[in-house]
Amino acid sequence: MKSSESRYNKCLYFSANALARKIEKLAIDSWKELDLSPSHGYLLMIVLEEPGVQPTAIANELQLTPSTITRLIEKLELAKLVIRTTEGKLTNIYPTPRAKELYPRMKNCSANFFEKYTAVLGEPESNRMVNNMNKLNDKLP
Amino acid sequence: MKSSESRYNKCLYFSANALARKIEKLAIDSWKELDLSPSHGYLLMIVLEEPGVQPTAIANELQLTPSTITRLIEKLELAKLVIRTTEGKLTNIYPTPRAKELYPRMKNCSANFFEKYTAVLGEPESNRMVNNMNKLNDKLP
DNA sequence: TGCAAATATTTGTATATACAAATAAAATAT
DNA sequence: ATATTTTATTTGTATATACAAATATTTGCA
Repeated sequence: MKSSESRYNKCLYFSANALARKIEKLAIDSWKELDLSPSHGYLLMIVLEEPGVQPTAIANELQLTPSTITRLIEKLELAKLVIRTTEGKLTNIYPTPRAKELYPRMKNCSANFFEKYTAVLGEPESNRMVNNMNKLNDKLP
Repeated sequence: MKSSESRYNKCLYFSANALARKIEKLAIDSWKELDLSPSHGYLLMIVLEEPGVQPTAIANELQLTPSTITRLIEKLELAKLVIRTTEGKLTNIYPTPRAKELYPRMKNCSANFFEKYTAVLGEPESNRMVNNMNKLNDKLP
């Protein structure tokens, strides 16, 4: 059954969740070749573009909580893709050489993901959609 | 930082996830008075409206996997809100009297949730949004 | 200067969901 | 009539994320 035919098509709750899950799958697919989840991938791109960036800044950028960022970084550290230095209450995250080597391929994954969903929706509709979602995100508490 | 200002505002991935989480929170809030998660709540409403409905049908309607439905039903059974009868490979789910008593309040929760987000977005924008999401959901693989 | 409040990060724990495999039954084809 | 395939459900396990509390540090004020 298409979701627009569902009895609950009026309910944003399931629409939003189902959409997020589908998009998640597309993204996972795009990042698979680097053995990174999309969250790990985008986090690592931030670190590459802004070496020394702090967890709280990353959390704001990715719209995830600081504790989630800690968990993501732990895994990237294990994979020798970032290192963490702590002085005082602040932590800085730096990319390793290994991560720097991967950067071009990461940009590729990111681009592939974009292409995957714009192929389905067309570029104008895709952009409109993302803009609407961001607007909604900003308005919701 | 508002999400529309994020460096990754072009990326549907985080927008979709962040939005789903915010909407989830609104929904949790709306259902809290009945001690039900939104998923449990909506599942139970389906069972009330269609006694004897089978897990696979529920899964389609809620856009969740059958295994998730099993887990949700287990909990509702524990709370004495549904009973499960199995004959052959089929399972039927029925509401208990206790669930029937709660039905009016459940409809209230559902309505409250709708009001919460339309209050933020306005009704026309809300409807447009849900329609877009459903369209997108149908188009994505 | 010393204490209170604010800030940054991490840790313990809980939740919702999915995937893959297991089980069981029904439908179909030979 | 039997063997194969398909369908329905459940179970074992893994994942991403959040919340609340713990820890540590810094800032601002009296």
